Amino acid sequence: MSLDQSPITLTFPDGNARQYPAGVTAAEVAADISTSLGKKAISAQVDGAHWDLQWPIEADAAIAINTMKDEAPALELVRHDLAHIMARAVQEIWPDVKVTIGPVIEHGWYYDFDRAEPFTPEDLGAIEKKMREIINKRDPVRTETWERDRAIAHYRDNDEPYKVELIESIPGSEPIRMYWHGDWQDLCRGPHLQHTGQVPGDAFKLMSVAGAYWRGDSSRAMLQRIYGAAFLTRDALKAHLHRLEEAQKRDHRKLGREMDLFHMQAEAPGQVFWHPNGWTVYTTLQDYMRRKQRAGGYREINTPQVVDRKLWEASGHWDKYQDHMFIVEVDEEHAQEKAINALKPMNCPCHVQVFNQGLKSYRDLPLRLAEFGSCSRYEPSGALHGIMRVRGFTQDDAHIFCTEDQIEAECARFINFLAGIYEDLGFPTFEIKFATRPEKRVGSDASWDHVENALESAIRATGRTYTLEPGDGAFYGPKLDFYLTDAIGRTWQCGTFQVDPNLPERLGATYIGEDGAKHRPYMLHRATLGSFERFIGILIEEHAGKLPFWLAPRQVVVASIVSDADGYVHEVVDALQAAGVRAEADTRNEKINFKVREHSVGKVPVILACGGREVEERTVSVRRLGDKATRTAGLDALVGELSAEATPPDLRRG
RNA sequence: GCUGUGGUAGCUCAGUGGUAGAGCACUCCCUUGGUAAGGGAGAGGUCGAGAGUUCAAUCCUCUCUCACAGCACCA
Repeated sequence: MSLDQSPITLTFPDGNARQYPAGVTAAEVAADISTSLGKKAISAQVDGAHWDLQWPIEADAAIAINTMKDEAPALELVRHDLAHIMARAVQEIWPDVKVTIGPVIEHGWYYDFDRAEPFTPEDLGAIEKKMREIINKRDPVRTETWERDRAIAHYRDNDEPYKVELIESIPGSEPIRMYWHGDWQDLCRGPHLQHTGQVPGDAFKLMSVAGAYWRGDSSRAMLQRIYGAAFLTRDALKAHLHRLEEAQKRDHRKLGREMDLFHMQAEAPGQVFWHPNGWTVYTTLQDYMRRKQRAGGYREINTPQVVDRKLWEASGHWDKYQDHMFIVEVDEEHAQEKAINALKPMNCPCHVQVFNQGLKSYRDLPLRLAEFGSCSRYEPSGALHGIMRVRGFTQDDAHIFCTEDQIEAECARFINFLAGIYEDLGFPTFEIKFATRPEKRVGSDASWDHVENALESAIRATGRTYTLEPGDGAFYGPKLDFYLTDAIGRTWQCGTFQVDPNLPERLGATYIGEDGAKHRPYMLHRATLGSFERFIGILIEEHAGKLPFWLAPRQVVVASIVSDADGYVHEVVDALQAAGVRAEADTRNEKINFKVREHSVGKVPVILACGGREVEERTVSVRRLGDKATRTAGLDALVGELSAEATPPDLRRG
């Protein structure tokens, strides 16, 4: 308790103010308002900061008392206390386990432990049981601020080396705060609940255990991370688990197999075998992109796959990126030694070669060279993920050669280009991350200032917002990355826009300026979809396999109800195909129920059924995927309707 | 790459120290059926690869490989 006798004024959300002695705690304030609020209180907001009930308030402030009805702080506290309760449970069961850190994350929390034996699923059950016991004990939570040396000595004595290291890394200006849940103690910046009984005992679940490096550093110890999910109510937890199940059904790897789009196999890890259905999606998307790029002022080119190491040495990739390149050695006929080549991991050096052919004038700039460039990268095995992260992929890549003054306009032009395409493909929203200058970089500060400002005002010109990623830019220039989200909330980088004065320098790109002298162009690396593989994976998950009609591999199946209709079915298929619709006949010896089910499961957007009536009247029975109802339509009208729907968005009228 | 868990029929998965099973899919037959699984029969597997232990290995051990989850990586 503070010795300072001068009172402080606390102002409540309703505008009322009360005076308290300096050093009063939020718990005392809550209890002063009412006994019930004192019990229900979980934390406070003090001048906007999330405040533990036990922390003293030393100066005038705006204060609000939080209860479990205040969802954001309540979730934060429940998850955070669960992290501590779980760590306590683990140490009660296995006293030798070393504790490290346990932060709150989206949907829950995790805690990292150092233990020689792996945690098993049975262990998770035992931990969960112990956690419920701790919650039922309603143990009080207590906090104290300690001197740094005392805290370090405490953890040394208790053989908790990770805690010692944590304290040593806390800046000297910050207090060292110790928390107790009952008798169990942890280092923590808080805030926490009043007692363990405030945690809803039926709204959390231990989800999984996996390895994680201490402090995220792959050169350091591998710890065991236990993930938990937690909510305020049992129903909210159940809803979350249900969402996870639903998300699993959208997994592109599962749908890719079910829809017969592609497969992968051990002989070519990280590379895609596209099946007819999948390749239809791919080429339809590529045709669309080719038209959009042509309309967007790009010239399409194509460059070699296997390139001599000399070019990679010149570009700098041989030094920096060699571990990720597929190296190819060849016994050349007349050479003394083996020729060493590499499969291209990116297209930029080859594009500079195209630029470098012949003299370029400032009048040629900006020159936009695009390639559907097949790249090969030796990605770490643990990074591979379906068709989203692969070793062989095709970028919708382009490089814009321009002057420094043209960067801003090119950037704004690209963002609008990308936004239009994402919109067409069903992604009206996406996240832009703006990565600025890193500590290790080349180029003058003045130049970085100019280029970063150009990107910033380009984004502003498009009316979009961005997230700043300070220090995340490449060593040669800043970049924008464009992110989409997959079925289970993982975000994937798709588009990118990078400013690069470095590679033109290394590879000697020049143009003749108005002054008749040679100048160095800037090079803007940009991709819209990123890679066809990843983007198609995201498309599949976003649409849960129900791709927009124009992209669907099989747009229409025409199924006979009786075999007498088989001839008419083929006539309908022919008419649809002639009108540019991807239609197939299903005249198998099966009942219509069976056919409808199979093609519904196969995500075919339109099923047309034909029986005696339809043959008679030259109609079809139309069933849309997801609809229970059917309708009857005249053949000619329906062909026109589906033909319009099959038209890619950029070719539609109006 | 690291930690952990896995790999049995096309798919989803049981199973055992004495060389294997189900459902669906597939093939054939019956059935001509009106909008999410009609009936019957049949065929199908070097149990991821290699080595070891054992009289005997799909099963136990080791190595490799691929997959999955997370971490690290994504110039």
